[in-house]
Amino acid sequence: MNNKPTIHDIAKALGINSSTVSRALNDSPRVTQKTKNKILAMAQELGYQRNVLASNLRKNVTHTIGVIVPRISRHFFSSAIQGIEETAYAAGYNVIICQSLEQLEREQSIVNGLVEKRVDGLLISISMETLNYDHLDLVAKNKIPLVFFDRHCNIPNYSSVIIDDFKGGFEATEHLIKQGCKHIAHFSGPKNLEIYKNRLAGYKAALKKHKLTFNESYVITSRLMEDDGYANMKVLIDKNIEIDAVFSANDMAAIGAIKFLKQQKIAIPEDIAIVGFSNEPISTAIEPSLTTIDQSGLTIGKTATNLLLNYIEEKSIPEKGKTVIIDTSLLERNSSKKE
Amino acid sequence: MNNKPTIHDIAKALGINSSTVSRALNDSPRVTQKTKNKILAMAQELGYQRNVLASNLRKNVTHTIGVIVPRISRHFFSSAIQGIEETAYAAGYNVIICQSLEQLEREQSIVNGLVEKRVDGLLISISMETLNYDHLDLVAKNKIPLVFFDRHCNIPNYSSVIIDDFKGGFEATEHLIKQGCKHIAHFSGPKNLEIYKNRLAGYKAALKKHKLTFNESYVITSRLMEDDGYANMKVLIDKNIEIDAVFSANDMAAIGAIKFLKQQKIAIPEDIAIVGFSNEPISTAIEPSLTTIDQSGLTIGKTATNLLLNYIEEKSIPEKGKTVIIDTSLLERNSSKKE
DNA sequence: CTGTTAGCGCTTTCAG
DNA sequence: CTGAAAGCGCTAACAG
Repeated sequence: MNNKPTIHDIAKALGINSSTVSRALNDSPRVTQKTKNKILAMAQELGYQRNVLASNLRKNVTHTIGVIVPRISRHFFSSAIQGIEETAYAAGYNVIICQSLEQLEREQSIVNGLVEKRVDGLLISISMETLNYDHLDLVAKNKIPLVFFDRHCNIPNYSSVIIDDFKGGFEATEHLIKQGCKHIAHFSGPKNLEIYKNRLAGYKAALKKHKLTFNESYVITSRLMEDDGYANMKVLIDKNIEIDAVFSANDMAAIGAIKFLKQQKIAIPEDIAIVGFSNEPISTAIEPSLTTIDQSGLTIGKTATNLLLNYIEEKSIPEKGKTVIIDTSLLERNSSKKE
Repeated sequence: MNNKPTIHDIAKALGINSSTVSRALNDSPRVTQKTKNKILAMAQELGYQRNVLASNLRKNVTHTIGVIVPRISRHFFSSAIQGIEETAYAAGYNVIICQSLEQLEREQSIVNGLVEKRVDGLLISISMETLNYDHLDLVAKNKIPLVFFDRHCNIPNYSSVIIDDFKGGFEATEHLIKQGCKHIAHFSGPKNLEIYKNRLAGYKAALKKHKLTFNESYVITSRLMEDDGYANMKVLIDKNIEIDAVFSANDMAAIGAIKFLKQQKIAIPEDIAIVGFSNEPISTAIEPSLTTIDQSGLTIGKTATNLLLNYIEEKSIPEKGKTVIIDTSLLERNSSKKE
């Protein structure tokens, strides 16, 4: 009994036609309840299981959405994926997860593979290397709905779900200013990513509002890994640059900075306050000097998936992309000089 | 041009038969290089893309493996998933991720769905509620290879990949003893999970070896969420139970405990040392009192996937399950009274 | 309400 | 080396 029973087997066993069986199993109103019952009973008896592959081929759908993130284990992304999975599951969709590992080439090959697999939709947070969007043409050509989340790109006709990075950067910086900080460094990320541009813009705007001069040498751009944060902090200290706070554009770099300061016995936040644009509740639980935007990953994931599912089920890709900006109430936990 | 080109289109355009096209696209040796070239060129020209759905149906494979974890955003699982994805991707497989959210019912329905989707293999870390394994019969009946990772269960004929929990528990406890701790509490997890039984056994063995009496009231069993750790710690303190250390069976509960102690201004590790069985490098970066087993998630994920791929590609599910125990060198970072 | 028929797009015998 | 034909298991017209 290697061969799984098919609808034909159950049809034959009942002396009826397989299309009736198909209809019954899909709970079509065009079958008597009586025959439905018979069919269901027989299906049960034979241990029948629908072959989703065949069904999908016929219907030309997969009930699967592809997700591409730079790296699954980054907390922001794993919580986004959690939100995606929950929303997708509730709607009867599965989720295929792929990671670009920040490599454009890998991202391209993944997109290609997912299109071949005929995913019903695509959710992408682009890699740091992605400056070229040719691989997305394939997606458009195949009319596969696509929604960017978090790391979007500034091209029209695509939808994105992001948090309000400008406001976040503004509030984080203003928060430090209100604590009395006057010399605030900023760790920024690659400029091809809108999110980092916007966080930087928010930082600048806050300085301006509070009449603090913007100092070019206070902004250090890196890939924002933990080691980068450590190195950035070291540079500032070694060069004796006078700072009393750092606004880091992500959590990893903030953690690196904290690590360095702890080693140097520099007090946080008394000597130098740190705010990391972050979504790492565990870290903040044990180190309150880290700022988190709690739940932002989850919320972005859910929102992006809902938007995507709309496109998929309406079968209408909107002419113009839509950008959903999630106004997260920032600074749930604060780095504070007064604490 | 809504309809994607098929092999028939490219056959027709070339005046040849579609089976030749199929062979050429699969790089069969039974086609001339010359015709292959012609076919490849035409495929390119028409923008042909293989319909993997159809191919899979025909070949009765999916090149997809299903992964079930309790919760994606838990760092241990997200790093395991990262390892799974990397290994699977390298072998040409995709990964469908599902979360049980610790609910048996959900786990059952997910297993069912993945079997219907005809995944080629299954990687499962069971939920805390899973005391009943009937839903796995379906997997066996369909001859779908299955490998448990981390949270396995004690039933024969299934393979598992785990870390050496007994040794880990032993070493963590012994480490505390060597620091001079004599009253070590243990936060344990649900007893249906082997991992928690084994960590507890390791704890007991270490006490025994060092001639410390095992005290039943030092062991607190919970679901090991952050709040549980907080509450457990509070109970110990409120009841004035004399302890100088805690070995927590996971990181979350350890973090909750640390949080409580910090609020109470109880010094870590001077007053109470904490070791959490953990895989959360970010937390340990900023709080060295937490112990981590770094990379264990990644390693388990990769190892489990390799084992599963073996089963899939050999098409042979071994008669008897195999348990791979990863001997992680523990205690990369330590909680130490001397530090 | 049920049956007949024709595919979805691909792979794979079996012939030639 | 290439072609013809059958069919993976299911669904969806179209009849009746």
